[in-house]
Amino acid sequence: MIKNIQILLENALGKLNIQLDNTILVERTRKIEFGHFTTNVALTLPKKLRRPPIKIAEDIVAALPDSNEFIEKIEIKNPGFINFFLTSKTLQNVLDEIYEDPENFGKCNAGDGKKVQVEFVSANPTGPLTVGHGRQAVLGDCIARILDWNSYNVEREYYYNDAGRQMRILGLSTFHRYKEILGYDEPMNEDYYQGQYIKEVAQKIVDDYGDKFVDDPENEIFKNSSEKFVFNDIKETLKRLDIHFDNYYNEKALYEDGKIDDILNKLEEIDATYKKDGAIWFRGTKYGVADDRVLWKSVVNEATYRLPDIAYHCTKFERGYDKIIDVFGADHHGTYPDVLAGLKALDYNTEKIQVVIHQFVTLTRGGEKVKMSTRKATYVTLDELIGEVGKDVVRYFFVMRNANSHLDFDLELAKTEGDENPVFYLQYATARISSIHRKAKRLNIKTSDNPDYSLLKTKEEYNLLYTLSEFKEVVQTCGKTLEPQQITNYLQKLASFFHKFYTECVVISDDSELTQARLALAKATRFILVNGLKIVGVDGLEKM
RNA sequence: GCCCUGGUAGCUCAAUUGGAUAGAGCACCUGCCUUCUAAGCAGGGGGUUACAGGUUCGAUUCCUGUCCAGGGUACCA
Repeated sequence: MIKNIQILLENALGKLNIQLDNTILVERTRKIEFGHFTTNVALTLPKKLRRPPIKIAEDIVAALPDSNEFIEKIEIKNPGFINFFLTSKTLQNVLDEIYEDPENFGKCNAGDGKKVQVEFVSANPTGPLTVGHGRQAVLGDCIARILDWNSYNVEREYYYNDAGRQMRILGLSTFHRYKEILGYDEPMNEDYYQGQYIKEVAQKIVDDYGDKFVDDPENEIFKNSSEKFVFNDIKETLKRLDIHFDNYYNEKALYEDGKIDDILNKLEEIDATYKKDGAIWFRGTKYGVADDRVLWKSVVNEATYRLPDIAYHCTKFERGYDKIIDVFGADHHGTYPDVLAGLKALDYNTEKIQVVIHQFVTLTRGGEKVKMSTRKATYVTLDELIGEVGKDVVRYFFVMRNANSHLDFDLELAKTEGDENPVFYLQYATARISSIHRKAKRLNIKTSDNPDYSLLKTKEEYNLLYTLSEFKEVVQTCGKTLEPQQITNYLQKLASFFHKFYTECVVISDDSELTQARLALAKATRFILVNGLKIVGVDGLEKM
């Protein structure tokens, strides 16, 4: 529809011999008094034409065709908006469109099958996922789903490193518990991980091998069994949230196939590095970041995290993605400019990379802040959270807000299955619609193949129809902005219009023609609600 | 110090990315169930969009400065 109006306006402007620099902006109005669609073209032209915007708007409207199959009327409003009101027929048409392929209504081909990779979570396997990881997990997965709906060819990737200092401490932590279980009085180290899972892993080793490794703290078994246990745990948690990855990329692979050396050599060749104090530095300042940074340490013979990160991103380019999306927590915002600078130095097109940064989650329990630390085991795990409030609420809450805002997650509030919960509002709408159709079935009302949609003409029905047609636009916009909260906002609006319709318009009545039309409208609404919920990863309900 | 994010109703947040009278939910009042689920609907109160300037037809949105909050600023990741 937006396209149609744009074309009309283009023709009108052509008639008036007005040249435009950019495309004409046509958008939905905020208020129904202003019509269904509006344009501000006239407001952008006064300087150029040296005429007041109202006059320009009048000229444009005069140049538009007198009658049109989909526009009922056109109004000009101060200071120069041109507002379009659609005909009832146009509004009602959305139902035919939906029923062509209800489950896929809303999908668009903006992505055109292009390969896109979304990297998210990427937590090293040192402990169970926390609530903070949860936000990233759900955000990343929703972004991937949105891109799916925009016809991108999406791959979800998890990047991890099981070789660093943290993993070594994990092994030692398990060893510590191992000895404790065997009756040794071991002093606790501040750095050790203290979660319950460490004890479980240690117990398992005692069960299987007894005291075989009691003098061998560096034995691989401690690190490896901990890692295996933790990774399984992480995958289980993600599964509970309906999150699945296509690839798990281990940093180790970058060393094994020589990628790290390769990149370091290339950077040296193009003089993007220099030696100082025995270390190898990257000339960040030459490539637009504030400081030069160390790539290769002198005190220990190993790389800093920057080098593998750059190498890892090189593989993303080599793997041929058209679009690369990195989802990070706010604690990483300082590191990615270095990576981008490195890639730029290597002549990669960094515009393919889109970085989504989300702010932290603060967890409160009855108004009091819960401190979160993986090491101290004072956190609430994501798993516990899912257990308390369920998958649907967790997923919805994590994306209903802009990623840039801090998220206050009040456990007490989320636990209460009460009115304050927007998830129930949506699910209630889906359950109500199912209920109507159950009743229709009970009364042996056969659904017609060809209901007369022109009977849908109350205010509530128009609002619902108009909002249904918006879904496609929302999905498409989200594909660009990568902001899932636009979907949740839309769904709240749609559900609200449905509840109003439900209250004002009795669906099943003596008027069988009207009943057919309204049944079709209700069913179409349910399809869109469910489609939108699918993107968020929440289930619609038959009954509540 | 410097660099990111935020600051919107009592609370938690929106605002079609520069549009028209800034909207929801919760909380607080008032109505609506003999009828498809009242976990709903209708109505009411509540705002100098942190503050001060600027840009323009038009600013919560963009620019500058100030204040407040969170995060970053390692040869940790």
